[in-house]
Amino acid sequence: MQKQQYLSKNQKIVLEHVEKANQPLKAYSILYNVQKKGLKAPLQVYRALDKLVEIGKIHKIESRNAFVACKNSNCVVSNATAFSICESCEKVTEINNSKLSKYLSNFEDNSGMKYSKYNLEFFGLCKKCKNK
Amino acid sequence: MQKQQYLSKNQKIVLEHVEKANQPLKAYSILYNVQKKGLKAPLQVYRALDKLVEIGKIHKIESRNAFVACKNSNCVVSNATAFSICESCEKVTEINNSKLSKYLSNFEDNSGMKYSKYNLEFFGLCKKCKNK
DNA sequence: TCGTATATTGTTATAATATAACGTTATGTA
DNA sequence: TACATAACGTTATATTATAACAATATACGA
Repeated sequence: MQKQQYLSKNQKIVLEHVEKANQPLKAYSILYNVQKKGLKAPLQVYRALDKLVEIGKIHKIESRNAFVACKNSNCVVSNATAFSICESCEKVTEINNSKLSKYLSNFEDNSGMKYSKYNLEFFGLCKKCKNK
Repeated sequence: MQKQQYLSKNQKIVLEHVEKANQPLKAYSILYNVQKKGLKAPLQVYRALDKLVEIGKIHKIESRNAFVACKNSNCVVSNATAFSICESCEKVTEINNSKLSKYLSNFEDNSGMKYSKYNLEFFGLCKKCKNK
């Protein structure tokens, strides 16, 4: 069987909802909002999310257990991600910085080991919150 | 009241258990193992973990919902952490690389924003698993 | 177009992770 | 001593995620 070319019904529904949000969403919040579209159970949402994360359409913000649509057309696969997270308003932005991604993709630890994947989360105050 | 100088009873119990493990532990696994020492409820463990994370004695591996003792004497506060995670055997190692930490601590995003804190998780295969 | 493998779906139940809310006890220090 | 903060203990509950099973859909080679 060939690598999946098109998204399935549930995958489309979940992706569209997450893309509309412009901010990370919790799995159960997604569930409540797509129930009108026929997805009834957590697993239907989690399975769609798993697939979408796998193919890079969605990223998981691990420290928040939340999911956000990928804004980076380069993210064919979700294997190199970096986010900035405001600890006050919880705004999350995907960082798209080629120097950073090159640096991390080529990073070797002290033993010379390289990695196929990474996730980086920066925390601080966004501009709005800093000026309050 | 002064900043806490010594660990409380529960904090000591939890820290000792996590330090002995040499690998990340799940909160409920910690709970089961410290029950003989008097900690009966999840909250007692989570509260101790929260404090220990706050003061940098323990780090949370966000992608695994697990907790590991800090091996890095520099980690006075847990505000700049990097880990390597083997996706096969789940071995986790704290990365102690001054170039990396300098690079990330000084990182500015495209808008010139700096961050007070970060967590980086690298994924790959450890040497043992690569050679299988 | 049949057979086979894989992906996806639907469903119920349950596991695993984490916090709310309450009152009490301990500790530091003015 | 009085006050503030930190830690404790306890019960209940919220939140996040997966197991297990059966059915349906899709891709593709023979």
